[in-house]
Amino acid sequence: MPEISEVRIMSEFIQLSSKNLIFTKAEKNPIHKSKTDLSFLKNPFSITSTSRGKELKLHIQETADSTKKDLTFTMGMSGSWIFIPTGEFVPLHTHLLFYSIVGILGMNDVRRFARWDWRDWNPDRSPDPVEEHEQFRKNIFENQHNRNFKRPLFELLLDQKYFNGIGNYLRSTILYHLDIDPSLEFGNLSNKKKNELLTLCQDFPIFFYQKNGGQLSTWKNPHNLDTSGIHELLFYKMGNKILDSNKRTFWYNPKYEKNMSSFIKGTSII
DNA sequence: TGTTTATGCCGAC
DNA sequence: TCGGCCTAAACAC
Repeated sequence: MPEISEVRIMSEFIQLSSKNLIFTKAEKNPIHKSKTDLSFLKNPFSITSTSRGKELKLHIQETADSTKKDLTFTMGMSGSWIFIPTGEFVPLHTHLLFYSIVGILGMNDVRRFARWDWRDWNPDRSPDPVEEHEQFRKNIFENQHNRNFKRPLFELLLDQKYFNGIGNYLRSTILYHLDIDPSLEFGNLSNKKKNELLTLCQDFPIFFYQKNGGQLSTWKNPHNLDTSGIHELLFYKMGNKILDSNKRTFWYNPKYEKNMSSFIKGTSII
């Protein structure tokens, strides 16, 4: 579920639902293997949140002595945040629970791939393509001659060191609309196309953020948001596909089939 | 009923 | 680079 747009939405959800609340306890579901120690959260605390690419932070501040701590998350494939009013049923697969008088802020994650720790942003992940767009661009242009860039675009776009927040549906969507052979390397592109690519890494996340996420078939529209454009712009689970070097499906425009044909499971047969 | 697939990442070789 | 981590829905038979 979560790429940059969805993580941003989750962060704002936490921000809104925790506003003005005092939490008194943090609990982990014992079935989850996380070893991050939460036991020293004994004093009442408040929670605010920010996000950067695919990372999400809880800023935890003890109300008594204003001690601040950052609990930083990656949300994995299925992590999300919920608020459970006091007395209501806690859904299955809720693995972290922050208790307040009015309800529980919960981290729900069917597959348990989400991770959290007391730490800052991962320095090996790039600036946020939306919120820190100029730094995001700078990071790429300064490093474009590194070995990391000696890969086809469809592999490069999942490298979180440069494209923090881009995931599987965004890479397919961005490359489809860039309308270029996805087997090319970044260095093969004209300056115009390089700039266009980086601009799309901002525009599409903003678009799906405004559409309340790119959730596809599980799409729910509780707030009667305008969903127009999603099916026209989202390019995922359509066209041609190959498995990339990490065995993740890459979807692309069939017109580039000949260019892509040298990649079988992400490996060039040349 | 069995197999494949899923918006991600980590760490062991 | 590759398997492992997990559950569940979709699909194949």
